[in-house]
Amino acid sequence: MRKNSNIEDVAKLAGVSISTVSRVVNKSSTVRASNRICVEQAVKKLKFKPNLIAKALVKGKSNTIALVMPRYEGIFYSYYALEIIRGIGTICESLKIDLLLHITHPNTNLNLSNVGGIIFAEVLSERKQLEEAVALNIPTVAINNLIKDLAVSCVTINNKQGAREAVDYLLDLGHRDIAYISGGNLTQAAKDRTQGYKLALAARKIPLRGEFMIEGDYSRKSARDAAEKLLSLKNKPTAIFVASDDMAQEAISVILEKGLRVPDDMSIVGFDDNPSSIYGAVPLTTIRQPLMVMAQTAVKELDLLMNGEGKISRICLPTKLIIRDSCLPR
Amino acid sequence: MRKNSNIEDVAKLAGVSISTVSRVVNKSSTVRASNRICVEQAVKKLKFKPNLIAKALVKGKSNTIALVMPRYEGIFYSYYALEIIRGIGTICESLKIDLLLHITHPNTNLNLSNVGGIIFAEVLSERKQLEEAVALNIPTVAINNLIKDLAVSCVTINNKQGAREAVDYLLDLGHRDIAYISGGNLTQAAKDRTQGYKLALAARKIPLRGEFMIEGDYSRKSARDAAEKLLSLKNKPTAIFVASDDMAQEAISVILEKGLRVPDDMSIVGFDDNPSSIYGAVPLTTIRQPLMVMAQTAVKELDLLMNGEGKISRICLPTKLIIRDSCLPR
DNA sequence: CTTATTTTGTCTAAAAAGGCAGAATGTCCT
DNA sequence: AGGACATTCTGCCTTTTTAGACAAAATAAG
Repeated sequence: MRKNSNIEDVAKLAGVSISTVSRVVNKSSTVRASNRICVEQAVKKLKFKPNLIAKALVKGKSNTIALVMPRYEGIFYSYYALEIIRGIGTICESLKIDLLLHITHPNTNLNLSNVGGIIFAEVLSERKQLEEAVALNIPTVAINNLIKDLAVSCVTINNKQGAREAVDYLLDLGHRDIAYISGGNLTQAAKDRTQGYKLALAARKIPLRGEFMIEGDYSRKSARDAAEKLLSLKNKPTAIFVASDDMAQEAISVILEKGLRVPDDMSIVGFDDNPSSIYGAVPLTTIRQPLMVMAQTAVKELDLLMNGEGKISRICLPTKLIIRDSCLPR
Repeated sequence: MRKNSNIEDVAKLAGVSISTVSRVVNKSSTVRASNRICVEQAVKKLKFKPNLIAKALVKGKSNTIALVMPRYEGIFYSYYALEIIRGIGTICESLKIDLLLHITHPNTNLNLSNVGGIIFAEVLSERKQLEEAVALNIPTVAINNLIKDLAVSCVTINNKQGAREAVDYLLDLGHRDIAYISGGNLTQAAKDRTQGYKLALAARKIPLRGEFMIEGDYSRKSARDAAEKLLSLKNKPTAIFVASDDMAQEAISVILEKGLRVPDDMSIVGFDDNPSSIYGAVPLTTIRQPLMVMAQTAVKELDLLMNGEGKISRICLPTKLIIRDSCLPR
């Protein structure tokens, strides 16, 4: 078991003190050129890499952030959650931040003592972990949840407004019987979208119909069941707003299987702008949310907090209605 | 900024030495009952949690493992990759192992110096990271790649055999014109499945047809394109083996959209046993791979290696043909 | 009271960073 | 050129937190 070389080995080989090596490696203050070259050569020769554990111990903080995600299937497998993981993962790699992944039940205790910051990808109704992080004074960012009562930075989109835009679009096309397949009520985002749907109808004084509002959970299965339920109604809707593109695609499949046409017989609007929505059987009209930007913003805000340079911020990024081929005027 | 209490604070409050506190916390040797109680109370009162960074430094190894995944979209969003992440994440949580996630380009340098072990979820053809891990003597487990030339434990399924079973099933049903939608050639698993397809046909002396073998990349889009290509052939196949359930579901959608029936006009076999395959338009016949068991096994093997108790092992878990409704005899 | 056993505390090690003092070099003036 | 002073470098030592070897103290047994 070959031991990694440490800073002392480098110092000996270069004929300087440990401090000087540290200074060269961390570019912290000026070192005479000749010494710097010596040290750099020694570093290269010994393949020296600073021990991040020791570094973290001395500095009193680590360069590690934790990403906390709920483990529920529907949510975890949504394009949204995955793109957030992938986005944050990619950005952390380029910023040389270590990313600890906690896929967890929301009221489990996390061991947060060796983490420099935390991103909550979804804060569910049990906020125990979030509150604990704040109590421990760990810089924290929440994605897609506006947390007003805690010292937590938030990166959100306006889900309510986005949903409303989707439904308004259908209304403007003349639809009045607009159904809704929701993302459940575990996440704030899902709840906000439901709110947006209700508000849009209310603004035009269209009464809500219970049989038009079906609860999904972001899984394809739930969307299939929901779509079948809607299609079996005596008074079918003429349009459906679906809380995610994945679910919208599944709904379209169901409709096509029943021999109906999209958008001729049924208009559909999704939410996400999942890249595969461009290519499916019917290119999907949807609400785009800038997931990569959200991930990037979250990591950047957290980085600022961790370096003591930032303060709690609430950032709301814009959504956009993307019109493709899944809607037709009524 | 309240500082976390450290072991010294506990020692003072309990009126004992640091060592005694350490002994109580780590249950390492006998401590007089009265003292143990004192210490336990002090721990509770001060909410003492051992600083894992210091612990890792002293012990010379951390309780952290890294999960390395390629960032390519098709692979990353496959049910397979996700279930592996979720499985490993869940198991690490219950074993109190910290999970570092590296979503990375396969020839990027990883900083592995503060990691106790590594799991490679997919080893692509560039094996740089894998070789580096081995060179640094870091315990390593590869999932779904049989690495014979390096000291790496492997947890695999027999992809070749599984694929062969799928195609044999179609052959036994009387099909002779069997097409294949692959998962590309970035992963060993995908390549092995292609091998299995070829072997099954070769065993029955059925010549391979180039136009029947279409390369996908685990994305739904690629499956849609592939299915459309197959359906536009003059001599259509009577059955398709698809390298993942996600892609198989998309292929079924395409077939139904064209007004053909599954399984009446086209038999389909998938690979994965993705839970949503039970519920789609046509419950899917598929090859089940035990993803949760794979994840668990990988973590357990790694844990053994990290504790010096295990040795390099090659574990192959069984697949199983699950017959549902997407195939009919020819 | 001696020997054996249990329990406890002291001290060092682990790796790197940074304050501080001192060494080396440079600048300026006479 | 030589001395006074400033500036730039450098090394020593301490700090961070915990684990564990070892020796010392306390207790138990005979």
